Amino acid sequence: MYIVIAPRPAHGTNAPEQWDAITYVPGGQGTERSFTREQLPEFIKLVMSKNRSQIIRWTWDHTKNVYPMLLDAGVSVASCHDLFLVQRILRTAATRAQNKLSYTPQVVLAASEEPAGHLLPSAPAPGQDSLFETPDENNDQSPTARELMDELHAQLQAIASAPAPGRLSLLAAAESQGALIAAEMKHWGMPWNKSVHESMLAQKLGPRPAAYERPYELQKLAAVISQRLGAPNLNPDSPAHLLKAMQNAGMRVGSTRKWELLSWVEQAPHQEERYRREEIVTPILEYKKLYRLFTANGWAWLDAWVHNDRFYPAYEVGTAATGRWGAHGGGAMQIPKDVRHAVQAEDGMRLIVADAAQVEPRILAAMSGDRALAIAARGTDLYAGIAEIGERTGSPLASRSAAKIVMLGAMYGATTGDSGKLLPHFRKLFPQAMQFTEDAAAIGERGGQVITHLGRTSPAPDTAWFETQRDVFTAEAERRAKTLARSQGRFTRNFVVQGTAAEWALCWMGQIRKRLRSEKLFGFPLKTHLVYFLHDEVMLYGPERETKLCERIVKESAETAARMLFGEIPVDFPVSIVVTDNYAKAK
DNA sequence: AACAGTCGCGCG
DNA sequence: AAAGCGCGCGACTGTT
Repeated sequence: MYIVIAPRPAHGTNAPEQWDAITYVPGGQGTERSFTREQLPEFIKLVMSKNRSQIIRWTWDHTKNVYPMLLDAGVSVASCHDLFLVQRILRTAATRAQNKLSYTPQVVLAASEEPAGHLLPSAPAPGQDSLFETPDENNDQSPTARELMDELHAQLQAIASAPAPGRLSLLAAAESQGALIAAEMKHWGMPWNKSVHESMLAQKLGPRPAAYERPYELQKLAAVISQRLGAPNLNPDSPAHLLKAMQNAGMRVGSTRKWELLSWVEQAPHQEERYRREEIVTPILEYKKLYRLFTANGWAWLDAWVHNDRFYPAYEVGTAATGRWGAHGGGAMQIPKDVRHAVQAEDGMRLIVADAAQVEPRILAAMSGDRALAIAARGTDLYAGIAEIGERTGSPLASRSAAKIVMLGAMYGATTGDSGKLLPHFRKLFPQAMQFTEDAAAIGERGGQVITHLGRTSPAPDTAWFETQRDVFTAEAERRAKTLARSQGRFTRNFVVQGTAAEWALCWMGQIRKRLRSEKLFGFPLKTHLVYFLHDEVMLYGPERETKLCERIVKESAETAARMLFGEIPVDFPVSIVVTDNYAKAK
């Protein structure tokens, strides 16, 4: 059962905000009701308690426009249909001719911008969510419940007419469930010990500097670099200045990149020269590291993103072309390893950090049906599994490191280097897996679109791309066209695997959430929540007494997710779990 | 002064 | 150790 809810367009300025709810039963009669915003959470609670046995999909324009308000009012829903997110999936899917999927959006659903203040209120008052206080000047008319109902209808019809409706509707449900999870993660936040973070900053950078000033330790390093390069007043923050100064000092490097500086040191003709090079490169690299900490996760970041010892990750569900999540503001998905010390559990609480091992190669094994790769994927270390097979068959892929390099090369489309050279041996051992990725690449090189297991479609190249392929009048133009074609091929090659891995992860988290909501410990509902997500890793936070049960839930959900996608297949999806009081200890 | 492009680095 | 894929962000830089 679907219940569509939407705010009614306001006419009078002082009238209380009205919301409409329309019940949708396929083939049945829709019933319509109206509420003030204050009544809405109670209505939702009531409907859910009256219909415990059936799934109610709360349907709205976009989860992040509606759900935060409900969470603030203490209501969380089991399931939803996010029209915006599903619309985006269907729109792209309909651009691929082979899908033969007709879909015309009934309404334009614009993702609302974050409110201008963008910081979470330090003490969000129930019913006073800032999302609803920002006037929508740019987008004055949000769709009515009736319009959303039409859109839902169009989406459900499109899904039903798709080549694999079961898979696509699973994707719609998983994506929507992901939106609920993302909103909840932002609502609850993850524990972030501000004083741990601050003392780390003080220890590495010195005391907090005045605005627009360099911290003491950075200033000291800048002086050392300046002196050793013989470049007074050098500003190491500017790659251009730094590069010039390095070249003036006789360093034969083409950029200031870390790996290039390191390889320059490696190439020293003798030990004495090596020491000389290290003497200048070491402070430069140290400066870069600390500079990064200062600008990306320093005091300003703490001020902006951490309140009441909580960090509120701002996720964007499915914003990567492959369906992976992105993060907007706060860098939720780029928390450096060094900074994770600040993620500290409070008394009696535990972090459960779960990492799914080598998801993408396992997805490749499942999608391609490659039996040898499925055998390698048994157990917890797929790369070791490959090396074992390599050893037994006298292949050069007999070491774990070679196996890992060639595996990534096969999925990313490597052509040169160690990885490229080993690919023929990979093909010999895992012909079906290799064929699968090469087929995906070939489609991309022609300008075609590929799909994930559940039916997310890759975007087509733009018209400029096709023009470049068509207008190959010179050798130079032909070379350029080939380069672009190969690049598109690498994209589609990776898309199917990365995109399906993202679907697996959505199902994994969705299953975890479902069980956290429904299971009980000694008769009490669980207090543990999902608080963080990073592509193939999730973090749960809750009372210590619940960790045993939650560990089992996380592990079993990984296998459930695999079965939701692929049915009964002989590919394992093992998860490594660390229960800890500190995120930095998890890896 | 505002904007887009590039660099370099953080994460998977 | 990068390479081969997917991202976001902050700072600098050149252009308008």
